[in-house]
Amino acid sequence: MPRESREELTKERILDTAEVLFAQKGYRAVSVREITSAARCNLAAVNYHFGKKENLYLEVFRSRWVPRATRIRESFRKAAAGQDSLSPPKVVRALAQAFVEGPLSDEERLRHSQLMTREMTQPTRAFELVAQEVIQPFFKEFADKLRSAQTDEVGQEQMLLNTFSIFSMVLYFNFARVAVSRLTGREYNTAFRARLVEQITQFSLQGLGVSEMEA
Amino acid sequence: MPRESREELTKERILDTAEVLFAQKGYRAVSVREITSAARCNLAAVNYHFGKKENLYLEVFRSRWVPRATRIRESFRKAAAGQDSLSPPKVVRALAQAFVEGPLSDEERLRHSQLMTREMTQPTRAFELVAQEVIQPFFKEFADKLRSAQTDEVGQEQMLLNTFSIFSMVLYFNFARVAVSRLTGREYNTAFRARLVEQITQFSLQGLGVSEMEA
DNA sequence: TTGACATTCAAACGAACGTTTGATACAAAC
DNA sequence: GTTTGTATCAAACGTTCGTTTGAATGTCAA
Repeated sequence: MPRESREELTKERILDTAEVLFAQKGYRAVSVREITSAARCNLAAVNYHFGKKENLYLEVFRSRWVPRATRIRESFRKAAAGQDSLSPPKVVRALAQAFVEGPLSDEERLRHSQLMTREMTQPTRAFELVAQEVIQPFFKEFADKLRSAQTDEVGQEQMLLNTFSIFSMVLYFNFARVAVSRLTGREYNTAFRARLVEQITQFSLQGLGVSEMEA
Repeated sequence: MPRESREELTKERILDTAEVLFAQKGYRAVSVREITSAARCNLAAVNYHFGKKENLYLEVFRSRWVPRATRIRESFRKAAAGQDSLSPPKVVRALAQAFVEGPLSDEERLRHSQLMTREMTQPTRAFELVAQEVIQPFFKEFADKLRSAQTDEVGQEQMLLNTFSIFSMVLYFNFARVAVSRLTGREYNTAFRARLVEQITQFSLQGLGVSEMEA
């Protein structure tokens, strides 16, 4: 086996398994031994490829989380741009769809929002990365699209708070999946996800003070 | 010093400091040594009073988190019952106020929602307690009050999803305080909390399809 | 005063942790 | 064929972890 591909295989395997485990259990609850044995490699591989455990955690965000967020963002951008005339219902629905039904698999979606929620409740060095490279620009893009689609004038702070309100639903319906499923008694399948998109869209549009007719 | 009060003092001190640390850093990231030295008692005290670390974590929820949730709930109940005629704006505003401006101090509020968010992203044995004794009955009470106040008929599932939407905002504006402050550029002080109550109330009322005039 | 009980304490236990080391295997360069 | 650099490996490093132990201390009833 050639040199680079061997290295890459192990390194990539570590990143993949580390992301899954970090998302499921959190940074401290996952040991380097657990990662390396799940990735079928030697214990020392983590320190060889990443220096130390903390760097691996950061690299998970850099090489896995951020690209996934970018995929979501592009999915949103395409869904919103596909329409020739931008209207608030289309922008909001595009957002909800990108997050809840978007390009990610179910496991990816859960992983993604779990990692994000962890960083929001107890920010580590990865939060800077997440905030600067993803949240802030995404918020700006969404708010801009929404503003340009709205007819009435809305202040900047009001706009930001509305964006937070919408994102809070999107995030919540993902990371609190267990609680939502338990309390609604519904499985988290395709039909329910479509229902959630509908809920987020309708609730948000009315929350924004927009008629939902044009959706 | 009398027997019971001495015991109580140490035990209570452990519970207080443990709650703060668990909320800040999470279960695994807090060591028994860290707790006992912050509580100014011997290392063995945790195992003497609670048997093991996990039991202490559960006891924090039983003796601290649940009572605090009860205080919030009573604050909501009084604010909602104080009105002789129940209207959706009053019910929703009572909820937002109970959570964001309610009986808790700022630190308590943060602790409370951090512990809750942790249990929702990665449920432990404490989640059963939280779900059964707090979330479920609170959701039911809120939904009932809202239903009785609303004129038009709303399905049960729709009602539950609306409740989730409102709670997602309430929870998010608490636990994601860091992110919200960072992105809005506003401090989390009294004025901003009042602004958040307003945001949650107005957004939710329109989301529910209710005129906000009667607030 | 004695005995029983509850609480605190310093010290130690074994296990698990993140990290380091030095040997080994292997492919490319000379 | 030898050298060089990369990747893997088993083994061990020192530290920290949760938990246990047994003695010391204090409190109340008999």
